[in-house]
Amino acid sequence: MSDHPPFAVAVDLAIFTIRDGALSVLLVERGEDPFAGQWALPGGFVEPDEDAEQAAWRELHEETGVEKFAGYLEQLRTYSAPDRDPRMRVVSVAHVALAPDLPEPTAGTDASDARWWVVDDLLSPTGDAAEEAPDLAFDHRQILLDARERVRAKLEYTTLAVEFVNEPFTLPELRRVYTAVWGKPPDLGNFRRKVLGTEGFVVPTDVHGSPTGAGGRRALLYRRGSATVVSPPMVRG
Amino acid sequence: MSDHPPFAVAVDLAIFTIRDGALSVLLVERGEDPFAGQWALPGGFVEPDEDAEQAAWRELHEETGVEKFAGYLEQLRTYSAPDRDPRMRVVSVAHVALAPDLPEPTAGTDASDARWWVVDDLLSPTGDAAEEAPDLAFDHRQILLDARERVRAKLEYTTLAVEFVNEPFTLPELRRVYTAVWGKPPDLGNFRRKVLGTEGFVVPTDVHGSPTGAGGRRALLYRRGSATVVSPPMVRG
DNA sequence: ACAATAGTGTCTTTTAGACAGTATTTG
DNA sequence: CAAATACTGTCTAAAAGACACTATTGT
Repeated sequence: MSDHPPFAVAVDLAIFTIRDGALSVLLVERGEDPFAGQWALPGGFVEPDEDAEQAAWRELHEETGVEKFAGYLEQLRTYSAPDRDPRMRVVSVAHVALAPDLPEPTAGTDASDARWWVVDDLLSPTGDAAEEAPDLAFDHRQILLDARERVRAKLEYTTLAVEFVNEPFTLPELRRVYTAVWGKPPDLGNFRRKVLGTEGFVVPTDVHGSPTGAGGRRALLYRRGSATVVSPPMVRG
Repeated sequence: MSDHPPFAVAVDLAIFTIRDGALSVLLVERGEDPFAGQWALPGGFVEPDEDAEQAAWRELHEETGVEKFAGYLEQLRTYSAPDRDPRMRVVSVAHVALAPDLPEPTAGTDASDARWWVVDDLLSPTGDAAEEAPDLAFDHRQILLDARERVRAKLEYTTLAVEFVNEPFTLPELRRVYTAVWGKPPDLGNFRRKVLGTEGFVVPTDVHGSPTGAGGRRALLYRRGSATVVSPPMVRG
């Protein structure tokens, strides 16, 4: 039977946010081999005294430079192809994080640069974007594909979209989250009916926001509710 | 920054089947420390030349004693608490497998015994069952809880139930799968409407089965279709 | 004939889809 | 007032929930 050969265990993070109406992900430019100079998902090795989730939170704070990261983190899945890292045997426990619009990140210690990328530009670039779009290091393109699908699916049957907006927020803001993640806007009236009809999805305040552009009614502000599931689910157009 | 301390990487399997109308899971009695004599999910270490999924398939064949295991396997999630194995640092990539009723297993090399258990007897024992129900080794109770929830959820929005029955099968048989997994039978008429109304869920043959008990109409036999998703989902009572 | 199992039909209620309309604010 | 944005209402179609009814087989 088995001995138990040594592996390194890493975490990788797909940190999503909505920037300028587009689903965006944080990438770091690698400063060291392997894949030096290439763009990759942020990540790092799990330390002896922590589990994968703690390691992911630690990396999240380091990479985003935010002390109290006020977002959402969940495990995605584990990637373990024997040749996924040319140095040695590394299995990576990938995670998905969602956050409201964050500042431009500061480069971490082992990254020469870090910035937000529009996810669609990375995964299905068209036109000008195709020029700029880098190949991702390791199997990170696959991880990013899986992570995007996880987020798309979870917006259907959970209230997770609220993790993308700062409190308080308006319903048009929340609707723009769905628009960015799904690629097309859900019907206005039906969207409001579903969100407001799902107990605990959002909690109304009695305060109205400021107009977003030139002219327009001021939207009512809401806070996140305690509900986590949407049943029956919203469906993608 | 990080060095990369050595870990062992294991896979654990929650192998489910329906036996006598109850959702059941395969456990092995451990022959060695740690937890010698206690019951655990089958599993083993990942070898240097394979990924976690290959290791899971290998264990599946070894533990069930079935050459061509004709079932379904998917990754569940990874468990990585630093103290989950008292010997050393082991992270486990847990998997869920579904199979039609299998024969009583033969004990593997490192297991002193192996048998099927009714899942509810393990997770929420009542009456006589409470006497027999063993504590599970490691964090396997939590893994089993998560695995059961995954299966319950996936029956709602996928056609996965067909993985629990041998071809050809009848609709009453398929309905008993839902009954076992969800704890109560879906409404007969509505269940048939949903299954038959979902294109590619099942494919009718023109053959009828044999009566199940004493008397009763003979049910039409079906085969698995090519559909994988059910939209909108079925909902648990 | 009767019990047991398989299968059909139908009425009501809920929800989504589509889309037209009204309200409030700024320039 | 016109343009822009926020919000409401309504008609239709699809689906689920509940449940009664018919069909076929063995004893």
